[in-house]
Amino acid sequence: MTDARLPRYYLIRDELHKRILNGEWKPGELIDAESALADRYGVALGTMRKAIAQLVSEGFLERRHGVGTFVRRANFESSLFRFFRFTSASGERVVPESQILDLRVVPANEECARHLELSTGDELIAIKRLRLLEHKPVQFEEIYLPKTLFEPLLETPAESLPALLYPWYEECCDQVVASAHEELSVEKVSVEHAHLLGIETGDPVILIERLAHDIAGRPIEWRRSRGAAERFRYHIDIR
Amino acid sequence: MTDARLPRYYLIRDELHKRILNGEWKPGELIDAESALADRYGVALGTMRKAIAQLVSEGFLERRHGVGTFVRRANFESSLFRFFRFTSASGERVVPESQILDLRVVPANEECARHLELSTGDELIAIKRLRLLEHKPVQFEEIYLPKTLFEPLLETPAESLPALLYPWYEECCDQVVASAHEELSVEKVSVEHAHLLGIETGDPVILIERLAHDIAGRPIEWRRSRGAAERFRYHIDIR
DNA sequence: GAACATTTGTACGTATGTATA
DNA sequence: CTATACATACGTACAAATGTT
Repeated sequence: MTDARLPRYYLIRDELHKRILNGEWKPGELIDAESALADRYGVALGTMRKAIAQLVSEGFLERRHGVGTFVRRANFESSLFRFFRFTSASGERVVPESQILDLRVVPANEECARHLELSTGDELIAIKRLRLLEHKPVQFEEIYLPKTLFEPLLETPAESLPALLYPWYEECCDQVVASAHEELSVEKVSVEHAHLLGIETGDPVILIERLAHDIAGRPIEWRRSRGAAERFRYHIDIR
Repeated sequence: MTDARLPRYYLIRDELHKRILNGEWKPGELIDAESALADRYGVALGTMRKAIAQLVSEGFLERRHGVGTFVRRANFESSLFRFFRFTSASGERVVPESQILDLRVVPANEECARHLELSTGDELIAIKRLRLLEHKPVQFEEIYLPKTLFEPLLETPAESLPALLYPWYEECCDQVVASAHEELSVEKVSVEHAHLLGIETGDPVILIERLAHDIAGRPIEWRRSRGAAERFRYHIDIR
């Protein structure tokens, strides 16, 4: 299928990639030693190293000298959210508190269905919450999850949902967020959102729309967040 | 200096890196063949290949199969500016026209001096310009250049400055922009900027501050651009 | 078009070093 | 101290891409 007289190290990269996607090796887990894999696939050590190096550079694997090679977990440090000034008065970075406003099962509208690759009307879990810093609202979030994947979540009372959802998705629903795509734009705040965020009507807000995927690339969460643009600063290096 | 029983391939990376920074190999130029370099530095081919691979992954070099290895030129395709909807009515991407409003020599204020690593009061070339799409202003830019590096620019009449400045910096002043750092934030438009951009007072604008560096990492241009936030959309992938 | 030299790309096999449990 | 696993380094051979003759 993917053949076409491709280099061996690339074919092996695909084999290993499949084993990760199939869940044979789960995020955080140790994979076989490179020497063992080289034997197993009948190639030289250097060739196997090159296949592994590929997957490392693509972010699927992580090597630890003297220990082994591991399936990587997602790193949301580079998320745009990092660039909201989520800092306490003393200047430390801080996870904002979370206040659930609503949690219910709803039928997917056209937009959610498109993003989550479902049909309009399929059941979603819809969460609305405020994130607060020192008891002041800084962000309003709407989160949509396919009900079929997150059923166990409904047995949890809304008050006991943690501020960081992703580790909890994993623990409770066996769903691992491995990557995400975010889009950022600016809009004038609506009356409703101005009220929630405690800002003046017409002030600019940053809108971040995020689609989160599992390790196989299937969409598992669609999220829309709004925060006062004043609190936002983003930086990037170009070369 | 940088030694400490570091791997050979890393020491060689540093040697090659120095030769690039010294300008012995200039951006766009072909460097020696890897076999020649391996001989020259007295290491095996594989070791030299690894040193070169390092510099490739760091963005300093570029390999072309069957041709050779080249010093890389900067790629501004990934710039935040790309995400302004600089498109014509027919939907094609387009370089906006440029209209110079002002060009003069000024003493550096504290902010410009800090960014360009000069002293307050050192002479700068200051350019103000509008960028237009279909004759409508979309962005207002203030550009600051150290006079000592860009002296030849003063002999050019402002009207004949091209829309894309970076290739022209190179041709006219032998200054190559190799990397840049950008910061993005949102502000309410000032009366002056609202007038220039043709938007309502108080509308949000995206402010992009850019510091451009040459290949040795020396700052050579400081730029501040403002555009209507409405026209802006930015996306990012997280893994 | 064909033959050729040059240059990078792939692959093998081996030996030794270094970090970790 | 020992076993394991990744890291570095060497040297060789041939394949594939490109530009020139």
